[in-house]
Amino acid sequence: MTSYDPDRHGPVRLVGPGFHARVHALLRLVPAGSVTTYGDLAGALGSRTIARQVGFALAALPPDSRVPWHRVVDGSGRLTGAGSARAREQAARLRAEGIGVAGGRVVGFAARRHVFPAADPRPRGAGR
DNA sequence: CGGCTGACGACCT
DNA sequence: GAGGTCGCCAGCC
Repeated sequence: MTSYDPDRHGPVRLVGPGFHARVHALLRLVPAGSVTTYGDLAGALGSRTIARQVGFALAALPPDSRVPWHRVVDGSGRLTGAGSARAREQAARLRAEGIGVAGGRVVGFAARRHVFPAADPRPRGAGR
């Protein structure tokens, strides 16, 4: 009880088989010079509560994937895993696209934040 | 077929 | 501002 039974109530679940590929596809829509966040990707997929799941999805990306994973930063505009080789490469790639990175954080993050087309009209209090 | 891996966000104190 | 807790896993070895 108290547990939602998708087998009875329906696909209430936003995540599911293929969720991973969905994240990758969505991320590929982000143009160079722009950045997005795990939360924004999650929100575009239905709910921000799955932000962590989005992170897991990116973690599973193959090294040769053409998904611009480096354009994904956290909600504060900071690169995750600061200090790690991954974060350093991310910073290098962002700079290569003209995006400044200082202190492990994207310079002018808010202005470079990409906006995904709203797939579902959701009552949002005038943007954060 | 079982077990491990792995990149956040919101809220509370 | 900082620290801790809880919250929809799927994919690969």
